[in-house]
Amino acid sequence: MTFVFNERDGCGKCPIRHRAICARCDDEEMELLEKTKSYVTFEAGQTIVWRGDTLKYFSSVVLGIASLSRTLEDGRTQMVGLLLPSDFIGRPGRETVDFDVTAVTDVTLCRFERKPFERLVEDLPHLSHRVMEMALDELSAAREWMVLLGRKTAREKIATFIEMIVRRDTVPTHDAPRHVLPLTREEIANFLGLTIETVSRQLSLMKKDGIITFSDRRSFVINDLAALQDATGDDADGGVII
Amino acid sequence: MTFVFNERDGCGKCPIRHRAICARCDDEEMELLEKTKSYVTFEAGQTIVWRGDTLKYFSSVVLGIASLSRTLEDGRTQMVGLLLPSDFIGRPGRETVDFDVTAVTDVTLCRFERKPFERLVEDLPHLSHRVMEMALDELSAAREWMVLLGRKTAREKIATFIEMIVRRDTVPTHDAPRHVLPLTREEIANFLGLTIETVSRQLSLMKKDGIITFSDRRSFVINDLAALQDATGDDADGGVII
DNA sequence: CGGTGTATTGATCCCGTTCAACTGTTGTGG
DNA sequence: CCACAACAGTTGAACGGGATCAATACACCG
Repeated sequence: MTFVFNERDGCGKCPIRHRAICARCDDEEMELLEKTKSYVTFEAGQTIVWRGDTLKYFSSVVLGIASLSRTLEDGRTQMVGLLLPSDFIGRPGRETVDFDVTAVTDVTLCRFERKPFERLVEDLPHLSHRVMEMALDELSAAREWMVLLGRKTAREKIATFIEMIVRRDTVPTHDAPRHVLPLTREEIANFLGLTIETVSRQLSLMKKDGIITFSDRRSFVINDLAALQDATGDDADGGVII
Repeated sequence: MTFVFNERDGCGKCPIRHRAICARCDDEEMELLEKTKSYVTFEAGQTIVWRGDTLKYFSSVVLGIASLSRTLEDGRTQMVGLLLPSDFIGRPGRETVDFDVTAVTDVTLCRFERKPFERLVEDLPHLSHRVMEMALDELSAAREWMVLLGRKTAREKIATFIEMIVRRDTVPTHDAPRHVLPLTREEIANFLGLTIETVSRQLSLMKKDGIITFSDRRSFVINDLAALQDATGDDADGGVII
């Protein structure tokens, strides 16, 4: 059922082939990419790059989830983005990394050396257009999240987060639509600009209100999607985040 | 002293010629842009485009300041970006606008019809690379702002805001470094995720602490830049926002 | 002058934080 | 198999920063 990924397979069998930076590339262009790519994996919790490091590689997330975050001197941490399969790490034309990149789950990256990749971006319009398109989408997503961070209540933040998880849970499992929280309470708190206690309390409230049901602490079922969407604070058409 | 802008002048005399999307373009490319550009102005307070509208034009801000914002159903508003001269409006490859764009001051835009511009982006790599570069910078700026919105205190928010105004006030006026707040208290509040009362109080506190001095309600002088930077909550090297 | 809109200041309230105790789960070693 | 340590998560009680409500000050303009 789950997608089996094998590093030996060519790009043709890659699970993110049609969503990642290479989505628009033709066979000829794929050959160039395939020649220079390599895979690397990180265990959950490992830091992939630190803010301030000079960027050695551009990468796409193939499997797993990574996060972008910034920590203030006194330890307060804000997550500024979740990197899901097909998402891209690196800014062509910029030397350094400006946020910490961390593996949230075990992560597999498809990686390119900086210099050769920047040359490819120059040469392959299909590639650079896709990179730009993805950057613009991320920009919109970041701005949507700014609204959440600046103006939403704790309940609205939690509802928006759950709704986001549900919406992009691309794998519609067998019968009951069961979903998994990919983050710990602490990570959720850092994503939403809250404390773990508030996250825990609000999740308990949504449970008590009958909107969601938890089987264990990580996986849940939606009982009342309308009520959930109502609780996000967005208008009907909704903010489309990522 | 101030830059005199005349719509009749060619792009050669344009005040944003070397910072805007056209920064990298050569003479030949400029000719193509010049042929299709037109200028348009908006008065302070006017809405330039509404969220959801289909985008008819791509534009660069030439003079003045515009804002990007989102308003929730119940009226809560979050500003998600300030558009200063040379900043770009529009997402090549996307049909609709996803945030309200409003003129904060009187604004002059250099404007291109959507279809012809998208064709130019396809054809001129210098143009598309600059657009991508600017999008990536804005993405970083948006993420920096997410840290502010999610984790900073009211005082830190105000200090960061003032510091940003000071840092990018490119016009180092005559003798005393006098700066102008381009936004009303309400706009500052919507930018920082605060209420106008809190903004007012924190500005008064910074005044009482001797960090800044107001001549009138819009213009001020920095007395203690170190203390200001200290109050931002960022580490020494600082977050570079826009 | 008053009128209108913006900004400041004060008093009170409340949501989310903080501090703290407890629960539940998992893994390790005797 | 149990003891217990280590850690993630939940729940409670009290606090406090920023919001809310309200009154006042200030600037601009007729």
